[in-house]
Amino acid sequence: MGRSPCCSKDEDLKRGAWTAEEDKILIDYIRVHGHGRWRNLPQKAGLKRCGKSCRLRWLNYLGPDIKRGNISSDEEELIIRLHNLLGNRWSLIAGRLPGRTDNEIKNYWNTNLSKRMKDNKDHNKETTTSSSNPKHPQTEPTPFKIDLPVIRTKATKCSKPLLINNNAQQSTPIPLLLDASAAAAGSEANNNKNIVSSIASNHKELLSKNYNSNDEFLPFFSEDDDKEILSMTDLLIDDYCNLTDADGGLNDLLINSDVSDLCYEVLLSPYSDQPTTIFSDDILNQWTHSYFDDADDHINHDDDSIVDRHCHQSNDKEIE
DNA sequence: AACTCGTCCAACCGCTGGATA
DNA sequence: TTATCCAGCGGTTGGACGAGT
Repeated sequence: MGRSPCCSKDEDLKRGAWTAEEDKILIDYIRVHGHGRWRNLPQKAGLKRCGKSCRLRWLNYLGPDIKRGNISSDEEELIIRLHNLLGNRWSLIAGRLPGRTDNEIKNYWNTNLSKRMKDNKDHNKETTTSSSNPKHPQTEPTPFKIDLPVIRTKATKCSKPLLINNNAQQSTPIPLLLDASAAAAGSEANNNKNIVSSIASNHKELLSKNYNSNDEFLPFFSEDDDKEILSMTDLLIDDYCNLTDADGGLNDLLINSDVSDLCYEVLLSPYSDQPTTIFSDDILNQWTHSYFDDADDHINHDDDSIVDRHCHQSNDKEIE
């Protein structure tokens, strides 16, 4: 589709770093008129800037919720985990880090973490090749290596305002429990199925306690008072899962089985620009703290997937 | 002091896809 | 149905800055 560029290069528009004066003009304008309609905003505000540039400046720098300052170690660990899970889905990752922008996280990853990952990987290779004795397997793998298949969601806008029902959030942590014995014994494909089935069935059970809605629907409600229930068919999610699955059964499971909707809800977020409930805050906190606080533990469990890992913890708690 | 080099990060760019006329 | 608008995404660029020589 042909579309004229947002800002013609011929136009006498300013580029490059923003001045404090420009910032003030933009802030003042948005304070009065709100943001949106970025194309017309510069003209109305009296800025010689491209609308896109204004939007970027606001979203990445001037916005009231932007958190400045260094990335904390907790945030860093969360970024690493989410990147393992989501890949370069910076906006999704940013959605889990309040006050951080996708641009900031992307920059941080590219300048700090990707290098560290590479170093860890190289170090891993060296130690792996040097340890020839099978009776003494490598005991110091990289703490950041997590071979969980990346889940990719399409970053789509959602025209219908969806709110995660507060009751649902209160019901967290979502019981991401996995049959540990099955996970330990099964093939990769079976593991994936077990993971999805287990997540779904546990979540389904949880939801059934809180909702009387039909299983075909998810407990998402509109902002309207009439609490319209929206089916997941209203949500556009494709390329939804990149999990490896030898016999294709996982996709079938996701698409055809009665747990598919719940898998969508548990694994994927309908939002691209909002904090998501892919995993509950409790779970993310557990990942951050439980996993990394105990160095010996995480070293020994390096090959566990995130879900596996969490499931072990959950099962341990249950046993206790 | 002057220069080079590497790093960081704000900003830019091209593209996508939903919304709309 | 089509063309255009618009917001958003992710990759890339380039200027500022500090460290090293």
